Amino acid sequence: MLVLDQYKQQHPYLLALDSIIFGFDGESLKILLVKRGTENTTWSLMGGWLQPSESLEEAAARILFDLTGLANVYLEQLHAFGDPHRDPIVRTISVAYFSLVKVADYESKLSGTFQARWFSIYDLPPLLFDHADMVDLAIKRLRYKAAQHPIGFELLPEKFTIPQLKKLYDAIYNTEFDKRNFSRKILSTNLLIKLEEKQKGFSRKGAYYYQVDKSKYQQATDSFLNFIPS
Amino acid sequence: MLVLDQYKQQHPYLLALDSIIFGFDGESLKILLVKRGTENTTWSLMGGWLQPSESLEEAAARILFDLTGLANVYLEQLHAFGDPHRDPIVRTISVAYFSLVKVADYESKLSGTFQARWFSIYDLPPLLFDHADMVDLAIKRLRYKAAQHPIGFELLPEKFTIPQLKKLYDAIYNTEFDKRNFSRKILSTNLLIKLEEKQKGFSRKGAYYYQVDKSKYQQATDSFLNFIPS
DNA sequence: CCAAAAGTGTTCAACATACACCCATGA
DNA sequence: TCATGGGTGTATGTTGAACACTTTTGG
Repeated sequence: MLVLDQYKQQHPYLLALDSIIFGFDGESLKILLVKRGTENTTWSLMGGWLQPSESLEEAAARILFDLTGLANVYLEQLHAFGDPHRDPIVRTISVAYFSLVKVADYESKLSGTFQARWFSIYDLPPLLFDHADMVDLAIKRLRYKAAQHPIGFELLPEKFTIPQLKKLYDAIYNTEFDKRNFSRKILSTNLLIKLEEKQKGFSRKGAYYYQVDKSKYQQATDSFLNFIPS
Repeated sequence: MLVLDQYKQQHPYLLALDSIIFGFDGESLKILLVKRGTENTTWSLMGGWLQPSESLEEAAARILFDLTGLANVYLEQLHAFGDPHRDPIVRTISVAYFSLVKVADYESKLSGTFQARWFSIYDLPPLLFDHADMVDLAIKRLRYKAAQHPIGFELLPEKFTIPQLKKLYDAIYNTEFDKRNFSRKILSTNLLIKLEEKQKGFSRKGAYYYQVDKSKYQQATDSFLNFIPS
């Protein structure tokens, strides 16, 4: 039993998962934060513990579902954070995930002892532990990722207009794209299907709705555009 | 002590680190593998356990140093792997790092019960656990990273020639770049300093040595080129 | 003098950028 | 009819890709 002995000599560690949940309300890019209970007045990412039966991704998805009711959302591993003192009480390794959700689908399933709120990424409160580092990294990753892969749509409803999409990209990159170039670039991917229906109520003229061509979406995950603010 | 109780209810897990160590011998891109002891005949990545005093990155660097004698090498976190059955004996979370080393600096410090060998990334043996997944991901990351950031130099000696650098990129992307375009592209970054000295012995004419302009190197980590095989 | 690798320039196509006007509609 | 946002085209510059010949020098 030499092999087992080798394992038994090792220290085990607590393993947490924390998620940076991005949402878009039509105007600005937000992340969902929770404030924990009464003794803790600090805003924090949504998180939880790894259970013995789960993979890391399963655990992140479960925690997201338990706290928000959202399932089948975009979820991607961001980074493992393991500074010895990141959690001052007990040493904990945290694997951070970032997630893109459609805000309209969100309904809080948080129990009464939690509060949850959307915060603009440009106006965040002080955060627990190293959560601010996680958020910084997540924003960088989102910017990189959205430039290369068609993931922006994960933040919009099934049907959306080009102006809505442009506003989303404006928010992600904190800039203002040229609407003519933007529209040409996006449509040149052939990833969008134009619908008959127009958006009502927002503008006089109304903008055409589009939806993602899901048959092309899978392949396109690998080659996309190159949006960088100009 | 409500808070501490909350921690105490949680399961702890073993935490390992595994490193994909890339090296370049002038012809092909290799990774360093070890075969463990006598009972285990499977090739494996270099790995070890997280110690209580270490951060994840410190642990990865220590393990690398202990096994190879290399310090101050390029090291970047790749991904955390946590499938419940990835290690069939004891559940272990592994955080994988990838590393770029100068092969000439490498000297094995492996104890007698280990063997180590460089393998071409295009001709790998079967690997332990999920190490093959780690390697696949590391190669993808290296390709992405080397296209955007000036990290290729980490795999070459201090002084190197443009043809050597081209061979490296050929190996990374498993293609053949046009030497005229390659040289123009690389030199246009202004990241290389041309030396007086020429390489002797390899070709009749001899190629000029270059070295990285370290003053510009730091900044350039953020904006670089865009190499994709054509 | 010849073989082998090093070094260099031009042309063309594709793409990114900058920029301005007309359209449709509800009030 | 007018105010508001939606929709489209063109000209220009930059960048990437394709491609071939001359140079150097050791044998």
